[in-house]
Amino acid sequence: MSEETTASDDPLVAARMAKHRDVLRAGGYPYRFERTDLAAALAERYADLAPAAETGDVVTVAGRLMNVREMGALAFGVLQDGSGRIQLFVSNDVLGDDDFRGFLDLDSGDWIGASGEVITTKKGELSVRVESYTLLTKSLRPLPEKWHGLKDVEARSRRRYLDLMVNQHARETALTRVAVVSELRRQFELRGFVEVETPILSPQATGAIARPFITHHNALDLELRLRIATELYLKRLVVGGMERVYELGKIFRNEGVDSTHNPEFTMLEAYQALADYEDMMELIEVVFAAVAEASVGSTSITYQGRELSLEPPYRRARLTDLVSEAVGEEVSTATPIERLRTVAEGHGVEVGAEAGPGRVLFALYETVVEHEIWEPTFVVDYPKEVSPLAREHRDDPELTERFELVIAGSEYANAFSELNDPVDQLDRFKAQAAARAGGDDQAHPIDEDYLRALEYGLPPTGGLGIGVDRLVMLLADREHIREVILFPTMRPES
RNA sequence: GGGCCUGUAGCUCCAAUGGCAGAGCAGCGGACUUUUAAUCCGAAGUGUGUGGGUUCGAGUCCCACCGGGCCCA
Repeated sequence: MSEETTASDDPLVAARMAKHRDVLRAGGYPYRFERTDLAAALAERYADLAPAAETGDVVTVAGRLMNVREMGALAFGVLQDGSGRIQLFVSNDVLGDDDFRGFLDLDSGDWIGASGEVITTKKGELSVRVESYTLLTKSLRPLPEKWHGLKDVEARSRRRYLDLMVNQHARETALTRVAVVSELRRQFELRGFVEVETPILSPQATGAIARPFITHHNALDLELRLRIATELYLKRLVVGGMERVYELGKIFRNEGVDSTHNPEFTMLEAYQALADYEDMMELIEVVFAAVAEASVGSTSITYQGRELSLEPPYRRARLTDLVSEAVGEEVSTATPIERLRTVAEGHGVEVGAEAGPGRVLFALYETVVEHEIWEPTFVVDYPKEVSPLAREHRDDPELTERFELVIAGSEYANAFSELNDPVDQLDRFKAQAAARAGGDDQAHPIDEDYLRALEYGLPPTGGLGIGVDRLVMLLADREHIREVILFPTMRPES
């Protein structure tokens, strides 16, 4: 252990370090410990115990000692384990002078195990009356302040272990995320989807429009990119006959960090053969409702102080209708581009010179519509120009059968009837390539092998992508993505 | 990338106009056999993100750098 990592120049650390050395000299710490009960289990089992009760039941608990209240020949400890907290009732009468003094010599933050009878105190607090205890691991650093805890956003993010240790909210959010991810998997498995893993490293990052991270493979002397989506690989699997597949994993996009973006984030993509985007809407509705129930116990939630219902069915509205309503005049992909540009400028929306009607409409939508939507809404039928992987709309060749699910002003899912015509797909790729040549670096590259896969035949397929971090934010009621990612991307400390 | 804000003790926070850097919690000593942020008494201790500059004197003003936050593109 180096001086740097143990900060032994700090007197608080030095004192704990001295005790630590004493333990080592006296034979060291145990390698394992047999616990009989978790704090939460005891709280549940003895919920109805009257004050000053003795149960005769002896249990062994273990966890981190968060606080000790000393009271003469008595002491009260607060033990926190993975499930919650339980009080330790410690008395000189029970332990004897040496062990009692030893207990008082423990520091907050120490990991201990303790055995004794389950009792309640005169005030009714469920406690373990300690008959014996073991120091499992010494905490060499002092805990953050017991009342105010750890508040500094930077410290909470960098040292999440401390955040989790002392902030109940941090633990709840982390567990909400666990519940969301777990229920997502369960819901898709339930419907016959199988979870697969596709490459994170590949020469070309495809399936979305985003700047990738670039890395290098030494042995192959090959420039590789981290995936920005799983889409094209998953659809290859559907071509291969895996008719219902999904992947839940990290996606990497080389973009800035703000309240809704982290360079690495978690996305779920699913593809279902023989389905279209209507099926995807129904699927997403039931999955979102189930995930809400499983993680927060209800489809009625409060987000940022406002009520919101995730109970299906969700409203469905065409993108062009929403834009028309917002700008006060009828607009569509058939509206002359000059007129659309005028409308866009009137709303302060800037669009590049290469943008066609679809792009302008989409930009307008993002600026004037999306943030105004509160209740879950499927915004359907996106312009073909901004949807290079979505299948042409069965009723309108300028649109695609694509939708996004918008809740509380943000996008939570993106889905479409998948484009399965290799010729059309090639044309779309070419259009993207042209846009790219025209200076648009936000264009999709051509993926030759994917086209080849399509040539073998992708059945009619519905596909969807769900932003898992955003969904957790919504359900955990957190307004910043760093709060739902245990270790958000940050610059190095020094 | 631009603008604004921010960094003070292990943690949470004060410090008019530039004038001896403080408190609470934690820690240490003591009292207390049912506490719940225990309470009470006592003593002590440690710190201005980093590097420059202005000044008799800088936590405070200036510059650069590092970290963080918010807003904007």
